[in-house]
Amino acid sequence: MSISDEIKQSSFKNEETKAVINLIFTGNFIVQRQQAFMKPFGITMQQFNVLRILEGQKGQAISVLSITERMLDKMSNASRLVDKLFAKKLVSRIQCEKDRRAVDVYILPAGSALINQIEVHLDEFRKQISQLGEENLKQLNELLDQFRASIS
Amino acid sequence: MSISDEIKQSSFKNEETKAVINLIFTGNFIVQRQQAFMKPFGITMQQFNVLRILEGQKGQAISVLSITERMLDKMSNASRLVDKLFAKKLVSRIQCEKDRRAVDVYILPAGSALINQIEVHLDEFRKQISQLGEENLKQLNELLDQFRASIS
DNA sequence: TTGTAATTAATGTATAAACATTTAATTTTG
DNA sequence: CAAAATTAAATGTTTATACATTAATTACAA
Repeated sequence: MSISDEIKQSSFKNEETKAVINLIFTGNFIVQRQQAFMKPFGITMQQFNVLRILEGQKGQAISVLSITERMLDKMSNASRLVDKLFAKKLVSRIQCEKDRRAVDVYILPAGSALINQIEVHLDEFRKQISQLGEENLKQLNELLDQFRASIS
Repeated sequence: MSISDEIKQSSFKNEETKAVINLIFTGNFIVQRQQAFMKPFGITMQQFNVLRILEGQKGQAISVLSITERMLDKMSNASRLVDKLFAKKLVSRIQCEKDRRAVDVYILPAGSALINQIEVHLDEFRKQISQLGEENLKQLNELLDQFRASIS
């Protein structure tokens, strides 16, 4: 379904407007799919994202600030997200000794187990996307990078 | 700045994962820019979107349900958004005579004035995007449509 | 050193989002 | 026609988001 049909708008002022709307719409679209995907596992997409960042550290600890820098949405509160994951016993945290303002966060085995479980299911999701073809996906990634660059 | 640098992730599992993350990130990116853009005018992006839908009706009324169908984010509550715009005296509404469950919403002159004022400024924003070039933008739009199609 | 600025994380708070539920009206069906 | 199902909009409620502010610690500069 083209963006025109999705939002029942027959024409757009110009290709720029269409791209902006299409990007927002497609972003929402994926977020909603992913949220629905995560729900049965009891975590939100944002929480999953933090878990993935921690998992990527290979057991090493990372500060809350570093998590923020790696997050998709810098505005959301990494501190509170870590809090949620801590309450679920998926991560642990301890005051950093070198800089006592900082808090080192690390993933617990339960967190790793959960993320791996979810990743298996996500692969099926990605398999669908791969229908697009490697070249098209590369092109899409490049255009997205260029798009952001054009604005900043 | 490439998506790798933006979220400080040196590599991705595969091109599909990268595209998903890039799309969410770019979507967030635009939403944040647009939100900041709207703020001085006292409305949110969602409210602006509803106003734009109403403006597109050329003065004709449209039901709350129809607004929902045309919205970028179907999950958000059109009823409450219309409420906000009503409180700002930018739109008006009246019970539909043919179907008294429905409520006809239409834009007021103040609403049209506001949206036109904002559109002028948005054009400057779009001018930046146009640096990408018409062909690239068309390709981006097509890839986005294909991307969603691959999932659904 | 010592006060000032900057940084890190946590917290406060108003608003919005995500759903579920409700109310009223219409449509369908037996 | 009357009961049941469906539809449209509004409302209730819990949680999350967007920011601002605070508190503690560290860095820096006079």
